[in-house]
Amino acid sequence: MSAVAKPLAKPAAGRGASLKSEFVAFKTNRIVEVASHLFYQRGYSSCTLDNVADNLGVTKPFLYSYFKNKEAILAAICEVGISEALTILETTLAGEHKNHRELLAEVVRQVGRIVIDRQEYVVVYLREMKHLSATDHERILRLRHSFDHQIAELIREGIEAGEFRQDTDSFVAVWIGGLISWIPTWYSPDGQRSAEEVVDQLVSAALRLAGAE
Amino acid sequence: MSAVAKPLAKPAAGRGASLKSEFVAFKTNRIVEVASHLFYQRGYSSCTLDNVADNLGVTKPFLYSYFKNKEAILAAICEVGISEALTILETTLAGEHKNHRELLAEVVRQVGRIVIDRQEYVVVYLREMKHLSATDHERILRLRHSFDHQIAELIREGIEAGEFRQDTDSFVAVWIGGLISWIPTWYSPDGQRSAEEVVDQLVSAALRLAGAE
DNA sequence: GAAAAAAACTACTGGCCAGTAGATGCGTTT
DNA sequence: AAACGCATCTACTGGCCAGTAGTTTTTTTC
Repeated sequence: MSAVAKPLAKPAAGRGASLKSEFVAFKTNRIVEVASHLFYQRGYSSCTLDNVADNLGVTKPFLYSYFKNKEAILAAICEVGISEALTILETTLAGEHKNHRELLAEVVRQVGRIVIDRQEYVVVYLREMKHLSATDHERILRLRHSFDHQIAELIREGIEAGEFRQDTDSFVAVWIGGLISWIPTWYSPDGQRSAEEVVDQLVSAALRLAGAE
Repeated sequence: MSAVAKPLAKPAAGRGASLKSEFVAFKTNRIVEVASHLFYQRGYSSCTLDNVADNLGVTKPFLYSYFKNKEAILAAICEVGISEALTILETTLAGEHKNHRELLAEVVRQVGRIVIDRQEYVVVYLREMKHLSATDHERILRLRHSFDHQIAELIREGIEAGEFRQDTDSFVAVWIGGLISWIPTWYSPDGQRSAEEVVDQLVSAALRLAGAE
């Protein structure tokens, strides 16, 4: 991985955001980035903040200038893991589409891409969420429920519109969520399959599950 | 959960297995059972052996009479998580079947049942496997690969026999594995859905993925 | 029922690690 | 160039926990 890959947030342009606050955002992002990678590899509980600091070329107290404690870093990672997927879902739902079949395909494609792109964040989010404080845990869970609910709604409308098989159950939304969440546990960027190939197959599988193919 | 549920291994009958070795097996199983539950709830790394001992009503050194160290307990849990699924898969494959469609349905049904039955073991296995020593890790991974391979082979034969859609890709085996592994992350024995209902839906989803419905 | 063997316990240690107090350096202002 | 303020560091602590040494309790054997 390059030293500074895929910034999580674009620097806010000009007015309002001072150069200084951009620096702070940059450093915060780098901490989340490195922590995400290490938590992904070695697990949240068995990874120390000294490890994270070492990988950043700084010392542990540095981290405490940007995060309240270890758990706050995890919360930031989980936030990325779910909220990027949720955002792209809502953007796609709000966009143009011919019919429910095309919409489902596009939603699954976009979300699949994000999940592959943010693989490590997604894995950490799914695996380590339970280590969050009650408050953070609830906040993240609400985002997840919103995501699941909107997918379920899309399926329901597609059935109603007669575009998906009538015997398609509300379970299908769960299975599609499963397909998506399952990707990061076996897909590797260094593997044989290209990301686009995986996403194509994912879309095809989701349409089969919905009985829309 | 009852105090002593679902023994992992039947006591070997009579000859060969002394009463004493049955006691040892019983206690070993209880340790694995309780550890599995705690590792499932709180994660392997953040769960102490004192916790495990407390829950068993014994003290920590007791555990060291039955396991070399903490990691050996994890290895035993992972072993259950994958090998029971593998065993039922092979038993089912070896049995009678009308055609590939029926065989796939039966395999998915049987494995699905085991995964629900051994939910906590499966979750711990999937989530914590990387904390195993290199030797144990490889052994468990071999079992997993054997599992995946046999599912893939079943799909391939079904396509060849013309029972599954011809454009079905080898990916489908991965997706079916995903559906199965995904169950324990959302299914709860105390929830609304009965285990049999979930398994029925799982079978139906797997057949759709294979294009056999 | 005494002696031997086995099983489980009490009590400890050495290392690790999240989090902190206070020092140090470094850029900016005047 | 002195003084200020901010960013980061050095150095530490208190608690936790895997693993162990050696003792006590229970069971078995004769």
